[in-house]
Amino acid sequence: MGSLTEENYIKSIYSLSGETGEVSFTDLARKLEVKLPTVNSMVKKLAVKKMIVYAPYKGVKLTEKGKKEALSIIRKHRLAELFLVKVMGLGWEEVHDIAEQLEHVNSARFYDRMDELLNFPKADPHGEPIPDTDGKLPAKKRIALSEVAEGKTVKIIAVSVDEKPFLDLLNIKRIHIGDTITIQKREPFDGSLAILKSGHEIILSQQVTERLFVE
Amino acid sequence: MGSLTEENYIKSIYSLSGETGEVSFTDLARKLEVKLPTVNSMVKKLAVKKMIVYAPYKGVKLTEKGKKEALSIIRKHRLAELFLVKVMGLGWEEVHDIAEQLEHVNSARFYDRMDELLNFPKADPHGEPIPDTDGKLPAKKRIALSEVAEGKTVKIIAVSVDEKPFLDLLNIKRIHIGDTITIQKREPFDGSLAILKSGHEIILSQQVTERLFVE
DNA sequence: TTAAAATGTTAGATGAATCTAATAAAATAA
DNA sequence: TTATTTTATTAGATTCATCTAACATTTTAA
Repeated sequence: MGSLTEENYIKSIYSLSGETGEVSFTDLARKLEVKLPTVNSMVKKLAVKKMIVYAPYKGVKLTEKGKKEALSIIRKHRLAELFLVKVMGLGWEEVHDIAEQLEHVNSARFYDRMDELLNFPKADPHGEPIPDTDGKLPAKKRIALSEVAEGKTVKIIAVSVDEKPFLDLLNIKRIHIGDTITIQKREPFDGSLAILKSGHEIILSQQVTERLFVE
Repeated sequence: MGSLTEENYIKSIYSLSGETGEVSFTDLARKLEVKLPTVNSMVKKLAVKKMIVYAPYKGVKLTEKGKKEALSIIRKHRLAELFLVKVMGLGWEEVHDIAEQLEHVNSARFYDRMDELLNFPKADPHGEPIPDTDGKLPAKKRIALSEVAEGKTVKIIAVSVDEKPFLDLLNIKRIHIGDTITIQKREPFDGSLAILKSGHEIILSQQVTERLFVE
């Protein structure tokens, strides 16, 4: 395991990886809130440790070893979030920041015990899948709410960000994981949706519907 | 709050403080496993932050502010230990290292919730008192087992160190917080004690009896 | 009471993670 | 296709926590 900083780089690279797995230095710098040269030197260091592959002026990409490390951190983060909600009774909007700290705790016992107490859960409070000890991720097929056609009825299964402002908004709008909703109308001008949840109409902006996953 | 390193210095100074509150640089260096000049420069830094008072060639001493900080960290450590044992079902000998990490987690919510779930406990699994949010420590009068006269019957209420090798030994000897024992004989040569616990004789070396507190 | 030992201090170096300023390469637009 | 903009790199500085080596002070013991 690397330093706290290294762990954060690995995690950020993982979360920014799209189809190709390539991540740009600029995106990384923005995500980590550091300047470009900082990313540059750190990336070189991670390349020496075989966590990433990298060629000058090309993007950066996790190796298998790097991916495994990322998934181990994500596992700890998501277990911690679920534990904080289910066992400790905290709200889903307030657990992210605590989990950001707990994910760096080095103790297999601590996390295995959490896993046991939670009865080997498949997903965190935001619907995100929890990798197993070997870094395997339960597959999932999910669609953004923004992609669903008018008239359809769907179930909300996940959110794609777990930052407090977003979750606070969902709480206010009374949207939760597991809710079943019907798409009533899509406003062509701004892409906002009018949805129906147990008889009540709720208006959600496109920024919100892009971050809600349904099935 | 200071850096992780600063927190560790404060905590070590607190735990090394005896009657006078003065701590020598040499002791601090040994405890923190760093060299003397390192302690020297860190101590100067902590003095600027008014966490300690210090004059050249004299020992170092926590200010009221420093003591408060120390007690806040100790509160977190002890709550975490108790939580790991009571809620998460870990053994008292394995929780110290995890608590060393958890004590640096910055979240009042996390710790207040623990406190609540544990029903505002007074002591950790090793019998050490848990400071309250204001840094107040429940007073305690306790005697080392090594000081108790032959023939007396006493109750074990605390241990003075919570490192694994020591606790493993206690587990092997079947000594636990809350046990009632009778001092049968003190061996003059090495200070070891023969004690009686529910009919069984147990031999404890002086190194052990000095670290067991009774009432 | 002076010499030796223990303890504390200063100076200067190192590695980690960051920065700014200057420069180079690649991608995009005129 | 050349000029402009975006993206990445290099060089050199800074801060934190640490180190070693040399020196100073205080305590202890001969």
